[in-house]
Amino acid sequence: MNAVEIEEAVSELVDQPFDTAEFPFAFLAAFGNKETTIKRLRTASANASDVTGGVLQKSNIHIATCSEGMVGETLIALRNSPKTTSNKVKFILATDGLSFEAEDLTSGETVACAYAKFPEHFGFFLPLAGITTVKQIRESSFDIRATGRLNKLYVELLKDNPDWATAARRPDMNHFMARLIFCFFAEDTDIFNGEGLFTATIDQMSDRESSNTRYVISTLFRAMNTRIEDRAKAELPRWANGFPYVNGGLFSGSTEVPKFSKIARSYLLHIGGLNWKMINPDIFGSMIQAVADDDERGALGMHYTSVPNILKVLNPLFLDDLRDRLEEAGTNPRMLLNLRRRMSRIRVFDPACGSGNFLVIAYKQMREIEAEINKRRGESDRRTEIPLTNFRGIELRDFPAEIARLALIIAEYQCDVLYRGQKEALAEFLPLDAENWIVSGNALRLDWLSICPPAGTGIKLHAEDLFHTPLDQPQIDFENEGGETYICGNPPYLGFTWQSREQKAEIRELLGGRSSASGFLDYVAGWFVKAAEYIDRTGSVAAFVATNSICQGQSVPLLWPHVFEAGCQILFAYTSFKWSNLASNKAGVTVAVIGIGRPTSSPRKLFEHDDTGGVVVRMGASITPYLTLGQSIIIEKRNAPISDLSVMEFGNKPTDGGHLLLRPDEVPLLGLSQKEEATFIRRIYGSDDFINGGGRCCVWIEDTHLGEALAIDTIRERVDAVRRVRLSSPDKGANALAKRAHQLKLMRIGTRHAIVVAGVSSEHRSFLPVGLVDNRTTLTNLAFALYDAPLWNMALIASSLHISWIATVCGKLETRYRYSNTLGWNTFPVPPLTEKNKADLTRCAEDILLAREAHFPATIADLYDPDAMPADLRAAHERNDEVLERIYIGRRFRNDTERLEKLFELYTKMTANLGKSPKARRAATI
DNA sequence: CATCCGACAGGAG
DNA sequence: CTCCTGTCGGATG
Repeated sequence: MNAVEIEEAVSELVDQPFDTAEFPFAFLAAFGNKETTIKRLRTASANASDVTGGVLQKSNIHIATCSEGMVGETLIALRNSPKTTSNKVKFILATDGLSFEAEDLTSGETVACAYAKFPEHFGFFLPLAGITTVKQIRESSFDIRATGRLNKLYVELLKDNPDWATAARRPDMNHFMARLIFCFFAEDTDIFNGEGLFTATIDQMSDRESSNTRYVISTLFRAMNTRIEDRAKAELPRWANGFPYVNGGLFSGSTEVPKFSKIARSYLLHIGGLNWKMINPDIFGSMIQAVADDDERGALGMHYTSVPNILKVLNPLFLDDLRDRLEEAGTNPRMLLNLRRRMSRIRVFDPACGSGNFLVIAYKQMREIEAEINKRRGESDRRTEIPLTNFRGIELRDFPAEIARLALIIAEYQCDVLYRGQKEALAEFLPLDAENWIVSGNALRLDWLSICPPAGTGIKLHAEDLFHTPLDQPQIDFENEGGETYICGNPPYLGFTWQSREQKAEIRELLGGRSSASGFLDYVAGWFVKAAEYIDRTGSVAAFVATNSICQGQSVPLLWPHVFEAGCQILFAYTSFKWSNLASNKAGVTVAVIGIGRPTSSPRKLFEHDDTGGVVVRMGASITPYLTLGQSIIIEKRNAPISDLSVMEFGNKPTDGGHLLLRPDEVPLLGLSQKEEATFIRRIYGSDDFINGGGRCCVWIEDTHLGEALAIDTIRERVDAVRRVRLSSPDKGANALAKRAHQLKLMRIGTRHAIVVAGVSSEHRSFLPVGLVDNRTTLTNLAFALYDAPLWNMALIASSLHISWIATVCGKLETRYRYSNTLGWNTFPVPPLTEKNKADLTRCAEDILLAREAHFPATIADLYDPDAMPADLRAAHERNDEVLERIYIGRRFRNDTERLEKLFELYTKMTANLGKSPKARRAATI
């Protein structure tokens, strides 16, 4: 159950008549407990409660219902119950059907309210359903309730008005929903004259069968679109005339209203009954945007972005600086005034704004600083000088764009109430004076300079996209020309495999043919390229959260030279961290925050998360595109080693639908003779097999044995299955392989042995998984091989030097090591090795293998468990590092920083004459 | 033809 | 569910 479903269940529960005996079970059911769990709890033996009327669920909650007026005493009894302690209960709850009290025993937080109101606090109990991920969400019960109900209304309205679901009418539908939300907010915050006026008017004026709901609502909208002085000739009915003139774009355009069924009408009234004063524009926005998205509707709020994460972008981008200036100003009125003037001209531009949460948070944070300035200057009730229209955004989807503007309007009102008071907020709120300054369109196709024109440069273009489709939105001038512009946001990430044809074309267009392999770039890279161009013209600063892969492996040479050529540097960054997300069973994505701009005199800041969840800042003169401190050297892939090393090859890609691969226990089922088994079965290793000692087998048929092999039924069936899989693949390469369905794509195998490196492996190990396999073992595409190579190669791969290099320059799977021959092995700089060196290293590699042997049958995973690595194996690696590092610098390196410094220095030297591409050479000098 | 990546994916605890 | 850690095959140049 997700949070929205739980909210619905809880609201349903409270609408039922209160049943003393049943309530505890109904409550548990509402929080997603299975019928069987509850059935068990009903039996006296499973219910551990020692309180009258109590139900206790182990490690979760102790609930008791009681007679009227006894709630306080009952809660105390629950708290003091020995069973509460012994069963590690997290929550206690007491209710008599009139009042409701509960306590979170971990945090000590309490809830006490009327029974009917407890659904408003359902977020308090979300940990019961295993939802603990995001604290903000837990505290946003209102936003979840509102989202769930708006979602139901939206779906119902589309059902009644199928034509509104078409692409052409969707914007009308979305605009209509935005108006509704505004009205709900307005009627609960005195913006309308009278509590609940909007909902009450619809309730009274439209009949229960809903035949005229549409008329009533559109009449109200018409009123809100009519100036007071024009009211007389508008001939509005008396009940509509009491509504203020709102407009501001919100009630202009089509004020058409969809048809309302009886159900839709009741949903509408139900939503109006919520307390919209509680809305959090930032959180609500990110949840509500899923409502209009047919694909996302099932997973409401999944892409929720938390405030702390948003601040990782905004603080280092400019808010920290504003706060420093505030600190510096102290109570000096002149300095405070200058800061306020500066802030009034700051523009924040989010070219992927979604429902505007970056803009809303930036606005609220700036208002907080401004309020402090005004307080220190003794001007507490002063009107804000931060214009809402300085918060600009571009958003592809129509509905979020609509919501973004609304969220900003609501944020402005809430800030006014908070810092200046209800009366002042109301006095200046209506009519809304701004046009729509959130542009709905494709940010990669639009010209950012015209949407967010730089101050004082005289650049003013018309907003039309690169494909010359005019934008039917008015141009809005910024207030206060001449300020700073900060670009921020969380643009969409999409790996090259998943991009549409159009998205690929956009990236290619943006790079204008400057990059030969742009087809490998993540979609998010487009925002960095656009931002760099914008910065080149305007000198602003930009920071985005992005998938960390744009700072890894092959993406680095594809993207970053363009950014650097535009005169940008990385000014600050957060290295990889997990982006929290509300979908509990879905893997999160790993991101980095990267800020770019023209070089400044202040040091670069590199933020890293430590193991305890804290943040460490390191400063330096420069940040590399791999998000390390140091000179920016970019490593490009190569197809041959720059050092004197053996050739490393990619493993065999099966592309067989699993039909040529076998688990060891499947081999006997083939019914082969011993001789046949020796001819047709080989061992095959991927990363997992190699690291965890699984060891699969594969069918191995040399062309000369084909006839003999196909005569065996079990083998022929498998070959036929492979052919079908390959023919049905959308990949042309796979189709071609159908001709030799009896074989893996490649049939490489060592004549004596092969040195194996795992393709993907955990970043917690101190050394890369590398080892030796015999000539009956082949490899999948998840492993690399040096066939019949001298053993000293293995000593290099097993070294600390190599793992630092791989960790820095190769791609990653999230944060895992991902080995690559082209990016990591072929680029690895090694000084010339003498025969003596090679002999020493061979000895080291043998010692490592022997040390492992001594622990047979431990797997690589066992042996290299960071907490349990055997001492003799560790010693063998120490000796290996000692020998290798002496070859590099005559002594051991002190740490990885020193290792990388040396490796980059050597790489630069070794590649200087190797004919680099001009692009890479330029990048290397930055 | 070789290989990089995944707003991931699947198993273990 | 949360933590841990690497499959598999398409897309690309």
